[in-house]
Amino acid sequence: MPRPTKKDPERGNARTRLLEAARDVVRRQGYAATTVDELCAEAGVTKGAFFHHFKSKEDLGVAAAAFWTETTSAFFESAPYHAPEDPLDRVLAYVDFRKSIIEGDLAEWTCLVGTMTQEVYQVSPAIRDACADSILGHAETLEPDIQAAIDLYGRNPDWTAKSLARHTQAVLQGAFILAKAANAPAAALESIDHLRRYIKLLFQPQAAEQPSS
Amino acid sequence: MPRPTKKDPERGNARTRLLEAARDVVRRQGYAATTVDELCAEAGVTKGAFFHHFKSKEDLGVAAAAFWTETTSAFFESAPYHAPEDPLDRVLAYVDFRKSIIEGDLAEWTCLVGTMTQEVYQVSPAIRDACADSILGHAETLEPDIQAAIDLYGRNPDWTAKSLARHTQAVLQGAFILAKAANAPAAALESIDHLRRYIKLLFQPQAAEQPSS
DNA sequence: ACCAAAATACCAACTGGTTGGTATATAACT
DNA sequence: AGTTATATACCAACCAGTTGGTATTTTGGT
Repeated sequence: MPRPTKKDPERGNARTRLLEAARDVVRRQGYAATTVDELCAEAGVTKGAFFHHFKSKEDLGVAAAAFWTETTSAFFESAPYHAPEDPLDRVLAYVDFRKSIIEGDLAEWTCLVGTMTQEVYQVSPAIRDACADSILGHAETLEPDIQAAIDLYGRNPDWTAKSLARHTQAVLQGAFILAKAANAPAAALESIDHLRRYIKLLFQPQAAEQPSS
Repeated sequence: MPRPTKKDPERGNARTRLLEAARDVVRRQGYAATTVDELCAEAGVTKGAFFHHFKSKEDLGVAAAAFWTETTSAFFESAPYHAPEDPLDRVLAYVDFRKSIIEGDLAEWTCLVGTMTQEVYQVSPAIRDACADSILGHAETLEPDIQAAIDLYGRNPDWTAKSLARHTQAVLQGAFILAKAANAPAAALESIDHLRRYIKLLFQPQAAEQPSS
């Protein structure tokens, strides 16, 4: 599918540049507020190229979510948090890693698919499902380590690895919203600290039996 | 400000109906995707009335966030979760209450200002600040109970009442996103369960000293 | 290896409908 | 009478999508 042009081979093909433009502009402005013309201008292509590669704006939305899934998957797979031997340490290292990538402009470290979900969940099921795949698929990558920690620490919790994995994503998404509202990255960092503390408490050496209250 | 018309006195004034329309339609479609005409149609008024009460669409956005703050403040103030004598029980009752109001259509129990924040945080500082006031202001209502619990249980935590209060809101906002993505309220409920478990663990009778890891 | 044909990638100009906002008129309340 | 509230008609800018075309690359036959 990629086809670098002879004239300007290093700038990548139009489709990819449009997807990158969507990633950047939509994170800043949201999906609905972003026009096709804006994306074309940002990508340096014309409308003809846009509608050659995507049959509609919605189609681009789906493709942008899929592109996000691909690029972030690769990014997290090659991240250093998988190194620790103890599975709990890997989970905590994941949380630390998520904290460490929070720097610079808000739109650079917030989540494209989380943003789009809120806008289109009822208006475009296709985009919504692509966003869900991205978020829930990423959550699934955490499940093995969480389950391994449960097994290693001999716990029998009233929650599942899947639900905790998804909860980490909920906290991250919520942290992003608070950071945007407060216009301060610190708001996100504090919530992620609470998430880290929660995970440690769950595997705490002498966790008391859950009282009934 | 309210002025019920003689012909149709029970239907409320146009301004309020427009704010209610904004609350309902924006939660479904988002702010940018919602047109002024749509809001007028939903509220049963004409554009003339709209631009009489709001000098622009952005002005309506700010007013809608303020309206949300007013109505939700009243709603939570009169909610039953303030009853328990133990402050920790009040905090947990708040979490339970947030769970209990999750039923029916997604757009009916998700957060208007959380949705708007994501869309406008960089594009409309006025709306963003109104949303921040709403979210952070609501978080502040939880601080006294959290602080009272800290004092009552004689804790000396490495987190503040304010940060935990804000974290509850982050979890709720994130839970909404996951519910929208998965198109299932259960996704939200599970995250709120984790939040409840976290708060209980924080005040657990024999919480071990934080290890250094 | 070469060349025509087909397919792909891209472009510029255009279109019909929609957008937020305005001008001006009318109705209702004080 | 004067102010506030609502209505109607309208506009210029903008929107997603289309049209009809050119450039580039891939193909398959020789």
